[in-house]
Amino acid sequence: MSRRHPPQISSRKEPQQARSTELVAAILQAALQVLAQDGVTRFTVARVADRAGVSVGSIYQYFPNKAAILFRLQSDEWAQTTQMLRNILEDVSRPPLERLRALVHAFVRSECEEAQLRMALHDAAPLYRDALEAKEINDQWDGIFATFMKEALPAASGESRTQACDLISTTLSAVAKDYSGRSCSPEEMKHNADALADMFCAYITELASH
Amino acid sequence: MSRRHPPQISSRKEPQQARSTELVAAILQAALQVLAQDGVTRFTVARVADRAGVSVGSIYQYFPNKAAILFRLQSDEWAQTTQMLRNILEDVSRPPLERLRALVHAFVRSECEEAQLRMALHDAAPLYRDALEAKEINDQWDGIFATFMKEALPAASGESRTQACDLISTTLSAVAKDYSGRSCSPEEMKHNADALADMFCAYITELASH
DNA sequence: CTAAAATGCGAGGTATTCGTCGCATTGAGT
DNA sequence: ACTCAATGCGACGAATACCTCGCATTTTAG
Repeated sequence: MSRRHPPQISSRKEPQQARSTELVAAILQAALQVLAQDGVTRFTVARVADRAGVSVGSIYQYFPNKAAILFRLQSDEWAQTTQMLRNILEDVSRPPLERLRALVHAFVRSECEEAQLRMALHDAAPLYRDALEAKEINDQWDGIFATFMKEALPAASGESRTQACDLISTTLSAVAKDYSGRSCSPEEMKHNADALADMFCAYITELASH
Repeated sequence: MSRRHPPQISSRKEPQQARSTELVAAILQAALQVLAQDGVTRFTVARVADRAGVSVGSIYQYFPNKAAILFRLQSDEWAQTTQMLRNILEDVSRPPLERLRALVHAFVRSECEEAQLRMALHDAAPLYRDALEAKEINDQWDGIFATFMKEALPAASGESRTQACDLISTTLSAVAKDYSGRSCSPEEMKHNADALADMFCAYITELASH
């Protein structure tokens, strides 16, 4: 049972001067481009260095290995998405189900724009999934969603609410991931998102009516 | 824009004698084991050959490249699952929604048993996804599901039924895939499957009541 | 039995890739 | 201006993987 190895994801050194900060930014941007254009299998540090106009050695000053670059990409990307979704969910001026629908649309749209990149990012998961740092990434998101569900389903028991919360958040991210693998016209995308939101609403309504 | 390359997935030569048939079977079985134990990143032809007790050259007599082995694995696996699900859906003696629930349970269970293997199989997708042969793999499944939905939602318009059909089949496979990535106790697994089925039923019921 | 076809073998060529190391360059502090 | 730390460089060592090729062995057919 020899499994995967590289639990070395944290950055090797923090940039201290201005020029190194820019260098890291350049690396990340180049990495994004390489990933989107060439896919994970073609994603190599040499290519990233080339694209960024820096040397291989410079990359390894701030990233312990290739997986760390990919993890950083995913991590940043995910922080960004989380923030966007939080803004939608916490806007208490709108009724819960409307917010949920808006959230589904936003999430699906964000996965389908730059679909190539999103897919490649998902493909990269096996390279860092086993690292410890990667496991705690979903927790804050679950937290946000849980508070929302408490508001949307005030009457439900804790047990069944937790269940629903988990189901919806899982479904949303899994299905959106799947959508990023297709070539969706914006029109289809909206239809799909609407159907998905319909399903969530039907489920929640049904739960609430007990 | 240099993208991925290997559109060479069909088998190089069909085994004709008995011994070669067994050899191919041994290769596939070994490949399954290597994939489950070592993951995609450790999946190499040399390891497969070793495990199967055959030589590398023999493998390349029947598979044009590594991706072809993985594709074959996925393909066989999928044919098997499809058959199982078809049997459930076509059992007209039970009411549609009950069949749907049974189907969800069966699918989720099958993804969670041998979770390691399932996850590795999903991880392998990037290696053959671009090949043409891989694109037509979902069609028959969509067909089966479409006839089922026609029975479950006889009143709905073709448009919205197609939509629902696509949504449910997508959601099911995407969520089940996600479940295979967790360490699920059989108990949790059942709860999750039940919640998922509840959601589908709520959605379909809601659609039917229009 | 014999010849031809099918099958099996595994060492090695070719190609990549990761990640390091010693040295050059740049910036900061005094 | 001078020194030292921070930063940047890119050739290179080491590892590994894919896949081929010529030859050995087994099976089939006549």
